[in-house]
Amino acid sequence: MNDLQDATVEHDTESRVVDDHHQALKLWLRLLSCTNRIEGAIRNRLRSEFATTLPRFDLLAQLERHPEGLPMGELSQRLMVSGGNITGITDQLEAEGLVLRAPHPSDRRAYAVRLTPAGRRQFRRMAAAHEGWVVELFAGWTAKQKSEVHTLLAVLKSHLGQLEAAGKTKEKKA
Amino acid sequence: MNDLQDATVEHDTESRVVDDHHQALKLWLRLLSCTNRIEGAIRNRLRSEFATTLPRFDLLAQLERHPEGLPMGELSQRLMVSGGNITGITDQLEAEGLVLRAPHPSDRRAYAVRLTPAGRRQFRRMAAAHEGWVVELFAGWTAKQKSEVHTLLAVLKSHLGQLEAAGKTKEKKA
DNA sequence: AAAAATTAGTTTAAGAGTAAACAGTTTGGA
DNA sequence: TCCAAACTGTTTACTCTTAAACTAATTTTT
Repeated sequence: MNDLQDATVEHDTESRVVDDHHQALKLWLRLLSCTNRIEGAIRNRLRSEFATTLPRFDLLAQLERHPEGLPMGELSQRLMVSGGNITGITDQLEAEGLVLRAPHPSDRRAYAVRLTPAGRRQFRRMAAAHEGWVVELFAGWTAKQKSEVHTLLAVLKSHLGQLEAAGKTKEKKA
Repeated sequence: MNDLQDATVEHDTESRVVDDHHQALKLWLRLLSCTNRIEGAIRNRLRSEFATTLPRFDLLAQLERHPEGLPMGELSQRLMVSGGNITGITDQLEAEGLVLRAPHPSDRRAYAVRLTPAGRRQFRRMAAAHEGWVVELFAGWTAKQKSEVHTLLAVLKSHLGQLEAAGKTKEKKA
């Protein structure tokens, strides 16, 4: 199906570097493909079973962990999307009655966005289903394999963090 | 930063199932986070160094492997995006002179979309840089670790394929 | 205390994606 | 043969996302 991944490996004896490059590239393509398929499956099920979207679900998930409410900017950082986007998602959830913009206790510019009781009930129903889907989607791996990949991803994440930090200092110098 | 991942594990002695659910969920969140960061880094570099986008790059990559040209529908399937989207991306690449819509040899409805010589040169420059970025981004893993994850992802991918196939037969029955 | 700079959230304009309707071409059966 | 069905690619209307301009409130400087 995806011939970028099915290409036969050329054993180019003179250059291990080339093989290493192909290794990283093939790994990346396979990782991307798996992640996209899983994400797509979750989006489809959220839409067909709960008539909602992944960003709306993610926003509710953040609020469920913070009953005191979160300001818009905090949600923007946590979901790693723009502020304008949070405004739109919050508008929708507020219209559905799942969320409300309470006044921030000490800053009149900001809100404390909170779950309504209906929002909390609805989120708990969705979260239970969501967890089941994820378990099902990863059922191809044993517990040990899951644990191994989880550990390896922590290593990768920290490496990516280092690269990002290095990139930022370079930007500042430039 | 992401408190969904930093939550302390509760050792609920009465239910291994719950732990297993949390394991899959945490794995998924970490996988998604890593993949998104890598994809973001690649998009940023394609934009800043080559003034292009990931879908345009992907389309060129498909064409480079098929010098005889590919019809629009084939590109749509390979990139897993809608036909209308392929029309737009192809329009842009054609306007940049990297691609052309040649007539299909046996079907007057279809095109054989091909790289122009300039398109091939430009793609090769970008592909070399792209491979370097991927190598750098995955440099946090040893060759052995990369190989292990690559293998595990093949297992996961085949599991996802099975689920998808099962879902489709269920749909047809319904 | 007043002015300047910063911050929180919203609005707006643009890009990129989808699904569904559409027009032209091909194909297969009456 | 010829007509209906299916298929290829495009257009359209809509959604989601971002960056940048904007408004209002807060903090810092002087």
